[in-house]
Amino acid sequence: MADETPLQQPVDADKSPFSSESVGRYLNEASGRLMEALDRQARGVGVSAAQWRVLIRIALDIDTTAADLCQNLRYDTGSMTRMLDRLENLGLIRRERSTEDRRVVRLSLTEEGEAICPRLQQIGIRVLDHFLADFTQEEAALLTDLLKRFASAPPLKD
Amino acid sequence: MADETPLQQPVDADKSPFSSESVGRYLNEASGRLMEALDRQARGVGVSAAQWRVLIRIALDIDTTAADLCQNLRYDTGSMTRMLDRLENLGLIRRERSTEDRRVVRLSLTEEGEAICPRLQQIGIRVLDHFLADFTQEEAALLTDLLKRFASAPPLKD
DNA sequence: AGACAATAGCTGTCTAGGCAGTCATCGTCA
DNA sequence: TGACGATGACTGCCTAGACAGCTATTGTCT
Repeated sequence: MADETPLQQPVDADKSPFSSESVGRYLNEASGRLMEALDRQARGVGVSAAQWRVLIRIALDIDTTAADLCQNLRYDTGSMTRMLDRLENLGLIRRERSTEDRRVVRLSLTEEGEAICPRLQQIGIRVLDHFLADFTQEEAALLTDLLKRFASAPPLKD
Repeated sequence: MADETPLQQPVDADKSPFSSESVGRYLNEASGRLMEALDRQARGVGVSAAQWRVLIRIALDIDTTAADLCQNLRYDTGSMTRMLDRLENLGLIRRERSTEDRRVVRLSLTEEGEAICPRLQQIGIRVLDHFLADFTQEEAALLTDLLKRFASAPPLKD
């Protein structure tokens, strides 16, 4: 067992401390700047970045209930209730108790919500185009793929 | 005008909506999961993920003042004051009014802070190792580089 | 049918971060 | 020297999200 196991150690060491630290740093940085820019743009339509994320998903029919949104946006259910309260007060979404399953509340855009929907989509495209301006399509796809793999790591036990 | 201009639309469309949407989605997802895991691990030492980020930077002498931390962690100065209050109350950091520039407060770890420092570093390595478990070194480096480029996009005007 | 776990949404409470305003200190420039 | 803008830190106030606990509804199992 005295083969190159000791010498192997650097390989392990290399793997983590260096690349790792930067990944975490730039991951947060990238995510933060993206949300910041999105927020600034979305404010022009009167909503926050967080609200934008919810509205877009309702608009594109990706999520139609609060529970869906909670899972997909990793949101607390209580927070989501109040988030939807705000969007409802803004007159952008509508809540309708489902008739099939009366626990469920179906979400949809109001006429006013539909009205700003194109601008919402435009904002998303614009912001990401900006950040990916220097990227080739291949690079963007590669980044997406790497992030997807990163995000799909199983939960870290303990 | 009946040539393939209509059909061309997908080319432009390709560039943004599709790759783009996923990038934003997975970027947030990756960042969120990373912070979540970091938080869970850091709780074992009695600190939050946010506190971990601050402590590590003080420990490694990357930042030595509140203003530094605010810039580098993109934090509000008021929030940072209170963040440092908490860390001080936990007995992990020390504040010392600078003698050269009396506006500045120098930050350093207490003995207790130094004591948990190795575990803090270990946590960072462990968490990132976990997320990068399936990555080759090259892939990790590539991801870092792509994120760095993404994050270094200039501010989006208006 | 009745018991019971699971699910969907809501409410009270707490915490942490953002924003705006304040004070002290520093550097600069007239 | 004195005025003044810039900087570093702190404080009050507000908002948004997390957590825990609650009710109503559903499906399942006996």
